[in-house]
Amino acid sequence: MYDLIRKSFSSFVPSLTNEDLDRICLRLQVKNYPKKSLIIREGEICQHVYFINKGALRLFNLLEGQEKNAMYVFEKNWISEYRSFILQSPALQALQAIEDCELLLLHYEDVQESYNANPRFERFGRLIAEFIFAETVNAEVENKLYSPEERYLRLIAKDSIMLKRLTQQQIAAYLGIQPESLSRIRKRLATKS
Amino acid sequence: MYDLIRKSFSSFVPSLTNEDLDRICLRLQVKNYPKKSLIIREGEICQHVYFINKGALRLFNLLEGQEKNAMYVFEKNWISEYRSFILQSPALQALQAIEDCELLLLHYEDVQESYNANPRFERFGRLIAEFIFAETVNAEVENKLYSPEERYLRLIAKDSIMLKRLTQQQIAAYLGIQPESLSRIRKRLATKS
DNA sequence: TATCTTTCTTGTCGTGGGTTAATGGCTATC
DNA sequence: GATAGCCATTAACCCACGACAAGAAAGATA
Repeated sequence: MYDLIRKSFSSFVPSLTNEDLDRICLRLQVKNYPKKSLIIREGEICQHVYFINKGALRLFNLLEGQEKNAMYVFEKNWISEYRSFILQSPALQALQAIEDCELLLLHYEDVQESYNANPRFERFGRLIAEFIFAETVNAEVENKLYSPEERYLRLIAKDSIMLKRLTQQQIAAYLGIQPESLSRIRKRLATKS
Repeated sequence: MYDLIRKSFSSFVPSLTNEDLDRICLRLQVKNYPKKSLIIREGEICQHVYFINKGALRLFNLLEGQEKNAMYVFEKNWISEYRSFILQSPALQALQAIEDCELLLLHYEDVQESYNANPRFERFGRLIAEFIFAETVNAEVENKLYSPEERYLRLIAKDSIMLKRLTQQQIAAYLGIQPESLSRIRKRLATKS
């Protein structure tokens, strides 16, 4: 149950002891979410960070009924509406299970207490904030530098997990375009080669 | 000289003592950069974080001679190609002075040593990573949800400093469009009202 | 004031993505 | 097997932005 999350902690901060890990695991809450359930709604204040033991989730915006700005995260990773979590301000994005999920929840208060109690967790907090910042910048640069067609090609070139487990609609949302446009791009590429 | 940066440190971590601040100020290097000088080039590994005592800078990508993905930062703030800094990997973005600047430099090694030596600095590191992450997400959501015209209107509505100190070209780069397109948007808006 | 340079605007054209609507395929459920 | 619902594709039309070029305006320098 706590195997994957312990490995994740240790990979960020090798100096964490077994006792440190035991202590944090005591705080964890296990929850199962069926496919399609909304875990965080826009406007709510996000109270947890989630470790994904099993399943897949997406983080997205809703604007006038349209889903935009989608990001997908799979098992063995952390996910949250982290901006809302750290600022304790209303969420700009919603979090939804796109497969049946088993998640480990860590509450805001417990996280803050861990930071205060143990500098090694403070370091974990810094490293994970740095890590997701770097990931966010990668995605931002990717989106700004390349056209949707180029982004699709680059996605094909490297990230097979997303292609396998997501529908075309979800891939289109990830690329920031409509499903119809993705269809056109796919057709364009098919006839080119 | 160190007045602004001490305030900045303290606003992030009030528990920092005067001695803490003295110690970190000893590590600072002061540097002046004339307008247009390149402080970090794409591909370099970024070795410093910069506090802006005076002036303004931009962080941007170059793609086939075109400047894209521009971000501007003014005095009293921190700036760096932070992704390169934390990963110690080649910079994806370049950093350039757009006005004459006086910067305070903090070297990577000194930052890491401060983290190790003092949990209060580790906390500063976490908070600033969280802060710039939140800012990055704000910008990302803004860019994905709104059209260039809407983004320009929103920029007018709130951020007068950018409108006053930046040229149209720079504003266009910030909005992610060509200067000609910004001109057309401005004309469209002028005739509408 | 005159000259040079940079910035901003305007025009024309082509293109890729948004929008809407229609179609066929696939799956689930009864 | 019939129905309904969701998904992917295709077609037609529109439009904002990019590319290129030329002209107007504003600043800088002497």
